[in-house]
Amino acid sequence: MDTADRTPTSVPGGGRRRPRTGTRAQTASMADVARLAGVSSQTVSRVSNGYAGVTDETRQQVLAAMKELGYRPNSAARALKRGEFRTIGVITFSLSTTGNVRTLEAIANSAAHEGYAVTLLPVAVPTQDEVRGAFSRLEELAVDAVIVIMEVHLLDAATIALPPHVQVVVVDSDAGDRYTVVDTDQAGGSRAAVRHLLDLGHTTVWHLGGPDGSFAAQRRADAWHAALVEAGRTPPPLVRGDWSAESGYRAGLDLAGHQDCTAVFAANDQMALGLLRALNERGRRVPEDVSVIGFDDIPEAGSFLPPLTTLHQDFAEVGRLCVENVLRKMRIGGGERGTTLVPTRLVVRESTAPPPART
Amino acid sequence: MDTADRTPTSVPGGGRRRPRTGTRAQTASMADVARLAGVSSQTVSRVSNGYAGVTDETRQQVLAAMKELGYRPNSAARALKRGEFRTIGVITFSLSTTGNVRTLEAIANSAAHEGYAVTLLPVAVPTQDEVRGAFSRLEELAVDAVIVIMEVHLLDAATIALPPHVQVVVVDSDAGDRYTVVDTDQAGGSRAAVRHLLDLGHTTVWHLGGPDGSFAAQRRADAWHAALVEAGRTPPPLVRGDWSAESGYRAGLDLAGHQDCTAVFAANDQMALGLLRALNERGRRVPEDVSVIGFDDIPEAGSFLPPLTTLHQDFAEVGRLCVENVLRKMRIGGGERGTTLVPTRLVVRESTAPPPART
DNA sequence: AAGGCAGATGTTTACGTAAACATCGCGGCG
DNA sequence: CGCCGCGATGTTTACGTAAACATCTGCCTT
Repeated sequence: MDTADRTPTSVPGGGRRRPRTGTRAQTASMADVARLAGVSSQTVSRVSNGYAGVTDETRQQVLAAMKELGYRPNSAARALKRGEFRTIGVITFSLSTTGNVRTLEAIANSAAHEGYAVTLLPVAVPTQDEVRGAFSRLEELAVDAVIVIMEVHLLDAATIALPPHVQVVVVDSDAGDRYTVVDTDQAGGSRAAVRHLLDLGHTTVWHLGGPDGSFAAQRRADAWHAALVEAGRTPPPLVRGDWSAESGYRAGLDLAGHQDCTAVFAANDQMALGLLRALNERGRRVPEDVSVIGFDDIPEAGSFLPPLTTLHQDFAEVGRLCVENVLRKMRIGGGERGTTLVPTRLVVRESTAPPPART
Repeated sequence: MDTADRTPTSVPGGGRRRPRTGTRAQTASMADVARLAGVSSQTVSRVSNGYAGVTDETRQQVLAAMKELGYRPNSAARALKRGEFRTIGVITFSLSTTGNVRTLEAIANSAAHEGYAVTLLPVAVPTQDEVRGAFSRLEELAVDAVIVIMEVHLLDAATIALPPHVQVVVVDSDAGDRYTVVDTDQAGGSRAAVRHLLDLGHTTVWHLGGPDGSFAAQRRADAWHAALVEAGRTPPPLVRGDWSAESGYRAGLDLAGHQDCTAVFAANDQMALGLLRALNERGRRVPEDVSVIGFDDIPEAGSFLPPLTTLHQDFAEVGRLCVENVLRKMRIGGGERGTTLVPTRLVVRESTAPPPART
């Protein structure tokens, strides 16, 4: 029953065709294009997908018809037919940390390169409820795979209702035994930081760590501690911040009071920034009196006062590996596990120097 | 023809059902749930969508069956049927600027709140080809609306092939006559910056502007110029950076040479950071010798040396308005135009002070 | 010259969902 | 007592695409 054989006037209300409930206005379908081009819709499909076996002449006609009607394939129908969405979901906490953002960006770029779109699932507040909410939204979402930029204990806390058969890759975590994990080599970087300062002649190295409950912070602190012990040094007490520059400032005011503190390894560049301010305020010169080293190498690090020696994280590589891993897992359908570590690189600038001569 | 009346052994190859080409494993469909619950698939649909008119008993049976089979609705089929994806596409340049990231984050949160997902369309390099590429990817994408975080001249440069009937909202642009635009009140903020410095007693204000070709930079520079002229002051020559701290440093080395320069308005906080470093290096004290004001109020601004006076941008509000506008446009199907400006707020910290007494 | 084969195109069908319409049973009311 | 109406549920159909299969044309091979 074709609508064409009904006279238009028989439908006074008008617009009877395509009684969409949605908000999108009518668009041309393959059938429309086929009708205009005088071919079957299957031929339109072939042209649309660039298949061989279509005469150049026919192809031109179809393309012309497509253009005239402004045809664009309906991706919902496509996804339904093909059984895949060509979309990767990325679930992450607030994009307030440099690392998450850079990783996300790299993921988006890599995904685009592979022909995949990226759907962003933000979790406003890192509470269990919020995380669970994001995952339940995810359940209804049109994604073929998921990349989680989140510490795994929060992942665990939420009774995860991950859609079955959707592959997951996790960043920033140490759960390689349960998930596929991609992460920066936090331990290696931290050891390099400590070694750099010891090599300069410092007796020991203080650590301005990240917040309690953060695995990244934990691993950096552990590695710092281990590196000192291995070198036969006594680790000073751990000082904690919350990643923010402000917390680094507060911790710095405290550290400035310790005259025996000549070298500080801050767990990220923002806290190092606050630390620099506190030391400056208290008249402790960097690097003459105190050496400071950061972690991340944010773009601004080279413009701190003084320019910050820090450990460069290759977030682009992390993001790329996430996409690569998750797509491979999709293809082999695989419960692959294990952790891929991306090395850091020490960037020496002007905030580290040998300790002041003993007086 | 139901598959149920064919004996399983008649298909030796196995797996004949669901010969998916895609990568997703088989999931239960409504029909499967219906069969198990002993109802029709339409009843399953009603339960799935929370419609009334289903006995509580039936509902429970269906829910049990759903749970047993791990049913989750197929969003592709849903989108196809409903004619909408409940997804907003966000197209943006590299997420290296604070503003873009914060705006994106706010968009994602607002969209989630409205039940919409956000698909990210990154444009690696701001060349015409890249932008065009992103838009052509967009064409095939399952989105109901698009938010563009990009300067409009790049939008124009790309021969935009926006899907018809997909609503667009643009951020960071002055094309209110052609698009729906949401932006920070760049001009108002810049005037406030200049006024703040003049009120402190400075004779004039220098401007460390953003790169040539950026509308945001242009508008900030124009407003700076206009505010000075209105106040009867002579605008010094414009100095340009490229938004990076490094460029601010380079420009700062130059500015430090001008002894008559007592106040600088930097077009963003990163450049202000570089400027602070340059001034410090050249022995020009901030704020005693030179006052510096930034723009953006990035989280670290309060930890600069000295803490930076700057103009706070409310990116969260910008993002929220983007979503609100684009959804409204979708609903009214509307070619609405015009610009919505979000005001800035002056945050006075310690980098500005009255000029040094004339000697 | 006949058979066949390959390439071009058309036809059928299914993907999973949900609107529209059909049916069924039961209680209330005239 | 019978009919109407309504609530609960089932059946049909369409959304747009693309795989699988069917058909048709014409040229090449023997």
